[in-house]
Amino acid sequence: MSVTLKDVAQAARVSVSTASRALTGTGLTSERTQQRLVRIARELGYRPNPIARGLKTGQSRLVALLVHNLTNASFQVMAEVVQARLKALGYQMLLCIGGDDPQQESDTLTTLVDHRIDGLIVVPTGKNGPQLKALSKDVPIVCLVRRDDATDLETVLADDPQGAYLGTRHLIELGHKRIGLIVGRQDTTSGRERLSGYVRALREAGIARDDTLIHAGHFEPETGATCARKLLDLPRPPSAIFVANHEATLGVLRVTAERNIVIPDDLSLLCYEDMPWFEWHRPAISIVDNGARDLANLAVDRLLHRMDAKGNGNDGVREYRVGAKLIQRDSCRQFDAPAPARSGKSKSSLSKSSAAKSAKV
Amino acid sequence: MSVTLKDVAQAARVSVSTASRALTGTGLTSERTQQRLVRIARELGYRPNPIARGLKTGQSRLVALLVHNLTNASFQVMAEVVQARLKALGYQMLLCIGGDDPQQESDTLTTLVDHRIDGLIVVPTGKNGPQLKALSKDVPIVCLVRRDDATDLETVLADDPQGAYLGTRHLIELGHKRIGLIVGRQDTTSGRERLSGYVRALREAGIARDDTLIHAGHFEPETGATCARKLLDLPRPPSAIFVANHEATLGVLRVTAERNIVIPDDLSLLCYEDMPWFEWHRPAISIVDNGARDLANLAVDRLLHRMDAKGNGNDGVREYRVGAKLIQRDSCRQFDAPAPARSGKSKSSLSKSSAAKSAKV
DNA sequence: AGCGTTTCTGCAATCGTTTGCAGTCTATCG
DNA sequence: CGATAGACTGCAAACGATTGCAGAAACGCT
Repeated sequence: MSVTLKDVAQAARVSVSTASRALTGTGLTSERTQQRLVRIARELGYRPNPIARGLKTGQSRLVALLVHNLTNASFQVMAEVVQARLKALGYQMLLCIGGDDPQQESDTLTTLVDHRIDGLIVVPTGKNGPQLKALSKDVPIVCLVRRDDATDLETVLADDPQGAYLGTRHLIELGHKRIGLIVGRQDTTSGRERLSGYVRALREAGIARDDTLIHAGHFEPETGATCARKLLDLPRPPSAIFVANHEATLGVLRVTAERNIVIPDDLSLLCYEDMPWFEWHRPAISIVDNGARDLANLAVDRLLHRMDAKGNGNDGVREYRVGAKLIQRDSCRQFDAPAPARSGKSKSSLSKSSAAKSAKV
Repeated sequence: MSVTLKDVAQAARVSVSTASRALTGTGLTSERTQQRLVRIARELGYRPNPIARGLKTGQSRLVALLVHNLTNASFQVMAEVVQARLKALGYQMLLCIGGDDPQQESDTLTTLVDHRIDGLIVVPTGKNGPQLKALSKDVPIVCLVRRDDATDLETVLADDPQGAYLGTRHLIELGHKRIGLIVGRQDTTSGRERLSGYVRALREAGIARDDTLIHAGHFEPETGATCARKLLDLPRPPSAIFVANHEATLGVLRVTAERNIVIPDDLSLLCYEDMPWFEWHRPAISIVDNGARDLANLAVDRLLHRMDAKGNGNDGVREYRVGAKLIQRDSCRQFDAPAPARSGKSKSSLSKSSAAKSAKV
């Protein structure tokens, strides 16, 4: 069907081996035949068959990225970054969706190595450590965002302890003392680390930890709603909520909307990880930015390094951290009195403060 | 490195050909040896090498989905649907991001056919018709969401004329007479068709078309902002805006927020295509749903059909339409008086109407 | 027993590349 | 002018599977 190396060789009246060497630029060809072959190949529209090449070389020029889903904005930008970087290097990205489900992850992983991918960036569920470890002998692997504790794979992580600390401190500085935390499952790296950052900020500020204010749960909007209700139903509800479980945000917003709770007047809200619409939401939602773009770039860097190094790429470093930063918008407010005056005035004060804060951070 | 067919054959003391036939189930093997080989293969952990198989059979078990980006919620659900369907059939999805850029699209396409993908679902830019047409000789292709006019490829489209008609009529029924339209580029199928649906609804209602109310532009938030400003700066601004350009929505919201325009009191807003947060936004945003999930499913159906039919899968049908439907939430409001009373009362009327409408549709 | 079927198995070619090895050619030097 | 190194080139064997063809085994039948 398509033009093969043999066709090119015949047209140029040389052997396939010469043609191969000339076109791949593997040294030993005379300048003249080399150029001639390149020209002929172009004329004939020759495109090397990656399958055949892959069979011989064991490489596929395919790099896989395995994420949980695509609704998460962080994964979106990661996918786009990874795709762009890889394409520039002549690789195709194989984007896979694992749904944070160990079984699916496991299936996908085997399919991927079957297909002889050249590298893998994975956001692990954390339940397939042994498999990942085994596969890492055959193909360079870099973990992203989460660590799989059962492996010693190179891992690129957000600095979640710092991010959670930053966010919590921000709320404390605004005068909040009762700060609700909605955080991810405690069997994930990020879940544990964000909790620890929160706790540390509290401790530093001399605020006693109150476990009724802390809720950990699955990465789903429903979780956010459930946790938010529990928090708001407390005898002494928090004056601020830190949603450190990205997927839970929508659920929290639904509950506050249902109950006509005005943000930030009645409740300050701080979220972890950005979403495109946070900026346009009214009030615009303040966040702790986990640096998705940087994370993806670093992961690609590390992967490429390992791929080059062919096995002996152990630099000793096992874990890379990408700093988080606070982006202030309009959903957090100074907490002064035990209960703010509930009146028409609050609205104007909101717009004032929002105008002041909406400057780029 | 890994177990090959040869290893299995040796272990079973048969030839590779017998092993191959037994494991692929290509008939001609005795029941006994067949079962024996299957058992041995499992014991040895044999996994067929898709690369080698692909070289011989010309198939890769890879199906590509080429979309513009991943920020668009419709593309997200399409990707997830396609992935799920294909995986169930033993295919791997190759998800590619083309950025609605003809050059990138073209590059990606050639890489994909190089990799001998078994099928392709593509949201075409519309600028690479000839190439697509040429490739369709080698690999089954189905176009999604947009048509490439330079081809006669099988295409799965949303029923945009109907959707736009539905949305516009809804606004008209609410009493709106001046309805702004922000729509996509007119060199895309959806752009043209949505405009036509809008025009038809107007005509049916006996409302004269006013071109100052119609703005077409690129698929970017910035476009939305620009167009919204133009509309609102009109001597007689519209009482409703129909944002039929999905990507423009955020821009429109920014402008209304900037100008303290209260939706739906001061302005009714209707958007095309859903986003996960539309439902949680205050007010929840009414939409015309393009049926992304159905579109994706249909596209997969058609592709599989073509892949089975091996070339002669021309059923005559070239175009499939998936119906749109209106989902009413809280961003559209009855328009009665020329100008509604602008006072504190408007707020309470908002919460009333929103409460009434927020029932599931 | 001999023969023709039928059923199963193995040989070997093939897919399109890459690559070790050996052979050919040119040029350079003694 | 002949030897020899050096630079190219071609042959052929891989890579791991599939598959047409022919041979072998088993079986039933007369």
